[in-house]
Amino acid sequence: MKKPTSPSSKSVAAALGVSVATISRVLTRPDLVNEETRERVLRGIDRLGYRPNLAARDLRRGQTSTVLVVVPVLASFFLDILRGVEQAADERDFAVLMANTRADPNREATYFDQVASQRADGIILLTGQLPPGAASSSRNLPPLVLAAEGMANSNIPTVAVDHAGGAEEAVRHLLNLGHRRIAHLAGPDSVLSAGARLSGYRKALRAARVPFDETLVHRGYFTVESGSIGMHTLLRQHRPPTAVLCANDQMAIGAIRALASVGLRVPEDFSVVGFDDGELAEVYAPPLTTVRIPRFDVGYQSMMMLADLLSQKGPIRSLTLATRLVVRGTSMAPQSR
Amino acid sequence: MKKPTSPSSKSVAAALGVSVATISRVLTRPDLVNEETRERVLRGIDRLGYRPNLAARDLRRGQTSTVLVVVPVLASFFLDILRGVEQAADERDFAVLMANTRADPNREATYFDQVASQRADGIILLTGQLPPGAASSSRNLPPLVLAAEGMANSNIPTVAVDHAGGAEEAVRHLLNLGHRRIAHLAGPDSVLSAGARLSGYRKALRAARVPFDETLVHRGYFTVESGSIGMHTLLRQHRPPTAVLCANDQMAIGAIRALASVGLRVPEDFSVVGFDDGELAEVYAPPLTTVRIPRFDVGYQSMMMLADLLSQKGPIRSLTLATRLVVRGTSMAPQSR
DNA sequence: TTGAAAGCGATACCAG
DNA sequence: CTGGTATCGCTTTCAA
Repeated sequence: MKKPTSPSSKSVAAALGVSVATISRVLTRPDLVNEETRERVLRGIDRLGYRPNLAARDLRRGQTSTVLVVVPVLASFFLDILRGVEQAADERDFAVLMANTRADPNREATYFDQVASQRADGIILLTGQLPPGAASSSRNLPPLVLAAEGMANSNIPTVAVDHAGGAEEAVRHLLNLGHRRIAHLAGPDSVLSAGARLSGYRKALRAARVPFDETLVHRGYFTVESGSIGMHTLLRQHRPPTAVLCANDQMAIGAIRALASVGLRVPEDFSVVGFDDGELAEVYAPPLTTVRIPRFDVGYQSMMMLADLLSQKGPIRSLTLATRLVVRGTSMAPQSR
Repeated sequence: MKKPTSPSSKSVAAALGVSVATISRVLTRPDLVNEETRERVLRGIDRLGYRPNLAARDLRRGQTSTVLVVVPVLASFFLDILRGVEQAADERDFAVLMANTRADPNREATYFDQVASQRADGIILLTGQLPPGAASSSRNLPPLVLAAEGMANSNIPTVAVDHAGGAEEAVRHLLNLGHRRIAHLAGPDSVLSAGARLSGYRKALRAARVPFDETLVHRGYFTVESGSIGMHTLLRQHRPPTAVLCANDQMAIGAIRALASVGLRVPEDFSVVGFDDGELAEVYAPPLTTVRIPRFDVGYQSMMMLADLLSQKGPIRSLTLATRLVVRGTSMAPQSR
């Protein structure tokens, strides 16, 4: 159980009667090496169990082939994104370092240092937030891709999601079903995507000439509990709504629980639409009507974009991925009671 | 937006009129440096934005302060474990590399190489499976901690979970409620913990003198669908059970859906107990009675154990974490029909 | 308490 | 096509 210290290129070279340069070339530029020599070296490497020391390689090359993925919290929303990142990283031969800021800007700053320290070549930022200092001296940020959660007027390469469009489609769905009093349980003000969803909600109402009623909008924190609280508030209204668009699936579930607790059935008495189409959505009882976010793709594309950025392959074009409404069992036409 | 190449210790040293050795000492052994010099250097470092090059440090020290966490799939079960790992890593100043084998043993082998290549110092293995070659030449494994999912007769340091005990408690709970025909939707044969849960199930029955009936046990794959299929099979029995223990929460949800599809209510007509107490359990409708696995602790303790292992702090003691039955809304006494 | 210098293990340039 | 060697940036002896 002791660390199997791999031999160095030097010892392998000695054992095979070649120079270290040849060893290195066989591994990195095989075309430059005579076929016979190459075979022999390859066999020797295999026999001796040689593995190049990546710390040395990184030092010499000035790069690490490692990226840092920074999430605000390790919530299930990020899981599929991580899967996408991981897959792309694998394809492009990058390793993936995980960082969790727990919403602490200081920790965020520490992670940015990791690039200056050559622990990683670049960052995929899922927090939608730069560390305190970074925003001002915006001219020397590390290679960076924003994913899922963008940032207002920055020209940082971004893999965005059309949150507004998704919300709009969801509200249109409810309108088409015949709902007119449609509420919105929004996400926190500080989160850009929450704002985008809210504006999509408003846009759909406007297009349908349904006046915006601000008493029908309540802020929450993406949690089941806040969804529940928000719903209770909505129900205390003089003229309560008949449907609600929630900022994510958790809040939708909270809303459904609140409705159930006062004896209202979903969807018969009240329609609820979530956002994300996370793991719970499909299996929940009743299964959630929700807006699907292509989470895997967000991760995959972000990693690809960062890899391109690092290899300087021409200009990077930010992109916005579409969402899609998935109609399941929590929405239907309002029943006249 | 260009990579902010941090100055090297050499240039900082030059700028401050000290040697590189002093820079290094200030950062790693501050007690060896004159207070005045230290202050001055610290200020200089701050002013110049110096960050030590970790690739160089790793090379020199022969270690990376990085660990590799290997999961079989990026499923939500592993999220809290990762959180625990991440937290402990943070406390012990380790970085965390993520690896996802997608159940492919070849990929597993590649990850083991990462240690020989000095990309990481050790591995936290959550797959319960060594790569093909490693098992035989067991004498030179990398520093390794098994977490959550152990391995038969290995003496590799392990943070285990008392799966059997949890299953036993769950079945005892059902027995106490008055159930006698209790089924088990088990996990795949190949997974050790699935076997442990099965044996806990049998043990509880034996203790209660309820004969074991193998037609009441069905294998699944930890998925909602397999839980559903298993439940349907059980219901086709001559004398169907009145309760079931499932190998995880997903299967429990599958079972509940199957029951609902044939008009049986949970818990009135049928009791269902899950395993894991994952994100879904508490918010599901009805909320799941399930066996809680201390996932965060599993991750936290594994990382701590690995850190101890790497720093050679005496002998490492494997440990087993307890589970706890959480009774919610899917279990009750059988109703005589 | 500080500085000079060796060396970690690769890569890549320059000769041959 | 191959070998010799400078070099990446740090840590750590050894001497002063």
